[in-house]
Amino acid sequence: MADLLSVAKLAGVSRATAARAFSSPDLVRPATRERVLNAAQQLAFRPNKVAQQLRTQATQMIGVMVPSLNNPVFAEQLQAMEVAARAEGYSLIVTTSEYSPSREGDIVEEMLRQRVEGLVLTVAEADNSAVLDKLRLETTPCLLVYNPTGSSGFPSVGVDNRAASADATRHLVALGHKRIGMVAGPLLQSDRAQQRFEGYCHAMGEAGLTPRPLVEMARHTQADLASLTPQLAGADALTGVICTNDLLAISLMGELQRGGFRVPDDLSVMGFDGIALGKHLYPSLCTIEQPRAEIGRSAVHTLLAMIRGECCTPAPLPHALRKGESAGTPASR
Amino acid sequence: MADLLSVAKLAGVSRATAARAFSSPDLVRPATRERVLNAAQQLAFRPNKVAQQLRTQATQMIGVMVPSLNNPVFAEQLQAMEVAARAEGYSLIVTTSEYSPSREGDIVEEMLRQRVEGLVLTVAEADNSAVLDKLRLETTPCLLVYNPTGSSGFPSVGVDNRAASADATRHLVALGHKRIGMVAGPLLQSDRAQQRFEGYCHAMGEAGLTPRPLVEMARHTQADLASLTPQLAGADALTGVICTNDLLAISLMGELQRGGFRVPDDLSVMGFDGIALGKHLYPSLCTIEQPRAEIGRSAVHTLLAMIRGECCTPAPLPHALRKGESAGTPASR
DNA sequence: CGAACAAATGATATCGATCTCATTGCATTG
DNA sequence: CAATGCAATGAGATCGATATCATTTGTTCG
Repeated sequence: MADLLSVAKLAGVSRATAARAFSSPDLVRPATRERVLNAAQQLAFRPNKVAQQLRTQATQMIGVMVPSLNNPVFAEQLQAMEVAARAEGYSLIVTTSEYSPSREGDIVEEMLRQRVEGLVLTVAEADNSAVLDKLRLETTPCLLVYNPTGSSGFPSVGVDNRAASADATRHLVALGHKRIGMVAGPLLQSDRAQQRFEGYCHAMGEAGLTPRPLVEMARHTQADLASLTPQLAGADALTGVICTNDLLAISLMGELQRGGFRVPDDLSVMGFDGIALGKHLYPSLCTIEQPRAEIGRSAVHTLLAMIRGECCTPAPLPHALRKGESAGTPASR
Repeated sequence: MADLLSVAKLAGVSRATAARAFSSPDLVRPATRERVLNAAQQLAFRPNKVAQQLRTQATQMIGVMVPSLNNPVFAEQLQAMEVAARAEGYSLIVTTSEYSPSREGDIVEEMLRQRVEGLVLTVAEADNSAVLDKLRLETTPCLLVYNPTGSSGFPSVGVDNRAASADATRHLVALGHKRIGMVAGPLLQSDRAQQRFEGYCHAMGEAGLTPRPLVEMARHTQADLASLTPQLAGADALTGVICTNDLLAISLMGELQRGGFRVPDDLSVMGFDGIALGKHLYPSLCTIEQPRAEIGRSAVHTLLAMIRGECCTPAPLPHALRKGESAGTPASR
């Protein structure tokens, strides 16, 4: 591929001038600029970003790590990030950790070698994360997403999990439910799960109800009915459950219905995340909507501000209750 | 950040030796290597990939462009690509085109400047694409995904859309359906949509049935019932429909049920793609499963082969019919 | 013990751009 | 017309690594 030097030669100028014709066109006389551009055209010249990056010490690249792209909540966030980053002239290097701490470490190391200008991460446990410990010693700006701003010391973009979860609980309470449970994936100890559980407990207490222990599912995105069945029979059978993410809720609804339960008549189901698809299901998913696109955009803009050296602590973004057919009034019993 | 030269100085060796301590450790005496590694440790040295890339003319980066990450079929493919690429030491630059030709052009240009070693693209129309026309003149290897291997001249990874669509149709036929329609998003003219429609027509003919005209929805991932309603009443009302993607099918099922239709009793619905979620719905989605993860992996490995200069034309990957509760026997009428 | 050869290391050019500083060109002005 | 100043251009260093080739060191063997 033709380089700037050959363009300069063909145009009969020095390579400094050729460079200027591209990066600061107003510094070269229009006639010369024209010659350079023509030469570039003829040689099919295309600026080499790698060289630019090395020389200017600015890669215009952001490193992104999410747990998995199989969960639409991350994919939808990423979609928004990509658009926002491109609009600012930045590219995204995208990686997935699958919640594995060792993968998290490798990935971040690799991105630092690549000299990304900043990192946007969603880690398993922000308060107890080897990779964050390491990043604390680095100068590369780092921003968390979905991880609560806790003791980690890193700024974080996301909703107030506790408040959101409390709102979900209150919604079921308002519908008349008294026996409400919470269903979570593996990683019960994760910061998000903890906070959401706390919000649930808080709202239950507020209503004079007794919170139940978390029901743990084996997988993040797929509910198995058997784990829940014991809670669905007897005098204090649940009438409503809140799942810690939408995929869990959706698959739980499927399992329930396939098992002969009606949603919401036998059991009201709520999700958490607000993935787009939930709206179109039948019954439509009642859930807490995290502003996924806004989270993605905000992550990019906050990180760029950090890169520019502005010190900023993003405020939690607003969540919203999305009412849906999957949560109704409990059967009178 | 410390560079190799300072490490070399601290270790008391030339920078060539310092470099060798990392890239070809067996070329330096163990004792020297140790000194270099110690020095690197002390200075918190981290190799600069940008410099490596410039010098070796190998970025180990793959450029990926998909229409949107809001559709799980692309997100799931990407997830697999990321894992496969990382395993081979490659990173992914991820972009979304939103099916916009001008964005497609900008994105690809940007990636070429970044000197990605290869491109994996899913374009709107492979047979009539400005960006592909441009890429034909370039030497950067380029691989299509989901776009059929057509006259575009680029190798492509994906399933045989025509055959898959025919299989879907045959499934409904086998269940006893005679009045079967097909529902698509906008971009009726897109290569995929065309092929899927052809497969449908073929299978209909094969069964002695008359294909209906494609029903076009305004959006790619959200069905509106109104567009279909006219086909659902009267003597020749449809008893089954095939949607050109799963999101369309899922939202159509929701709309149908919300509109008082039962699925599959009043109308059998099939999807196309096989996104993971479909299995867990109720009724579970009957669909054509594209091996999304396998497509992603295969795309990476095929592209790497192309980068190595091996000429290869990937064979279509096998699709599978995933039976589901959304397709049943038609009500006798 | 010195020759011959392999192993280890060093010196220097290079990848492709940009930056700094020096120089040239040209117009303005006293 | 020479002096001044700014606009335009050029020369060369630089970013941080690797590749090539030369040189030194060490080992083996006649």
